[in-house]
Amino acid sequence: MTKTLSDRTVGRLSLYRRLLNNLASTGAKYAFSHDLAAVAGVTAAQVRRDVMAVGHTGSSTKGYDVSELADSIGRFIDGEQRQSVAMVGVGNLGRAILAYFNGRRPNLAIVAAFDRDVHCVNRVIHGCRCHPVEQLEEVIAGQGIGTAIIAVPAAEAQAIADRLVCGGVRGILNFAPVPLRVPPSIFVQEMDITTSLEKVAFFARQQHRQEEEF
Amino acid sequence: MTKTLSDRTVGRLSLYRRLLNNLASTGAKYAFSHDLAAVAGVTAAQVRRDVMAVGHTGSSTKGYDVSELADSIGRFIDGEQRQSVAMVGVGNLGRAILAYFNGRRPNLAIVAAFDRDVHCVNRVIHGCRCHPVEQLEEVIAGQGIGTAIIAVPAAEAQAIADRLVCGGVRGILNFAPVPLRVPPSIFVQEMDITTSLEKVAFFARQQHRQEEEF
DNA sequence: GCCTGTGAAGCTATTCACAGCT
DNA sequence: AGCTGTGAATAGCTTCACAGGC
Repeated sequence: MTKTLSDRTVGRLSLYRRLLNNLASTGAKYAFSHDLAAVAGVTAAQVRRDVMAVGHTGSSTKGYDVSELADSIGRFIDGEQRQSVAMVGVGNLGRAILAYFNGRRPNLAIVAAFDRDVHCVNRVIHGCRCHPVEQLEEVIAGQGIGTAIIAVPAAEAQAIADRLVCGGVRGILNFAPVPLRVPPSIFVQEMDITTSLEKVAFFARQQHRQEEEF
Repeated sequence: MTKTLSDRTVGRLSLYRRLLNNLASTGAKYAFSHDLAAVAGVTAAQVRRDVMAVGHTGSSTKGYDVSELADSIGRFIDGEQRQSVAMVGVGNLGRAILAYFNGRRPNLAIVAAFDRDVHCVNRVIHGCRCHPVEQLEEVIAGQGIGTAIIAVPAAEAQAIADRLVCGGVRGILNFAPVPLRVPPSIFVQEMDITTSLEKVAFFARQQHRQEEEF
């Protein structure tokens, strides 16, 4: 029964929800597909397709009810119960993410952090308890954590990923600049900042060249 | 003449280069497409296609010469001269990225940072001079910066993007959780951590459900 | 025999375009 | 008149499969 939804679609739905909440806070009650498309930077047809996927249906006169659609998407993406996330690596980047996420989403919380460094361990950092990395499997299994963020140096990332999978994690957000090798049932989202920056620099240069040609 | 390369391909090439450098440092002299594919987490055919795009050609007996291919990719992605990058927003995330990038790539350097906060301004942070955000256009134009990273709160991101484009930036890496509206000639790479995490949590849950069904 | 380079096929994602509704 | 929901068309990306080389 679980309709398998594409990676891209889920990403956009998450974005739509946030944008709908923004709209709601400006007092907007209804939005047309092209309104949402404009703020999301996609086409109206894309929005309608994506909304179709969550089974929500709008009205042809007023468009989508902003808060209803946000709720539909929320139920669809978040599910009913709260999900717990672990953060592995509490360096600059790990801390930045903890600071940002601290109590932002009601259904998704980073509840445990792990680090090797004795300066972090057993302290509470941005509202999140930091455990020694030795206890990784134990804490993850104990708290029923299914999602993890890897923010450790490249050399350690694969070993951490293996241990996370052992502990029962099924989704990983990887900031380390190496691709992870995990069983196919595990979902990995690579967030490779180096690659992204090189890509942006490449296209910036490309664009520059093109302008010079005319 | 400039063959237009897809976003995806450029990203993978950047990754291949890094992996080739890793291989080189382990002493490997040659690598087959399937070797590179294995570490990159893609298929061998994909690697060959991507390598084709840079115009490099390997040998059918030994595969690709590791350092030659890395160089070819480097020339292709980086171009000949050094590219300068600006960082806008020196909060937790901006600082983390500065710390990470500090002198890592020879042809790509974050040379200027900007912030509103008087605690940052006119200091050198992780090797990067921090200017008051008022001087954004001036410094960017003056230093010929074509690429920028946005790491400011959502509410300020669009205004910063507009100013960057005015100043002559043609590529933006955006960490703010709102899509940017820029002219079509400007390349934007969205790095939306919230969306990515929600996506991972979604598929982790999905997987969980599937396992329960049997 | 096993490799690369590549045309062709296959697949996925996006957009078009229009029926149906209000 | 202008919207949504959606089959059909298109565009873009990846894999197949094999010719040609060592």
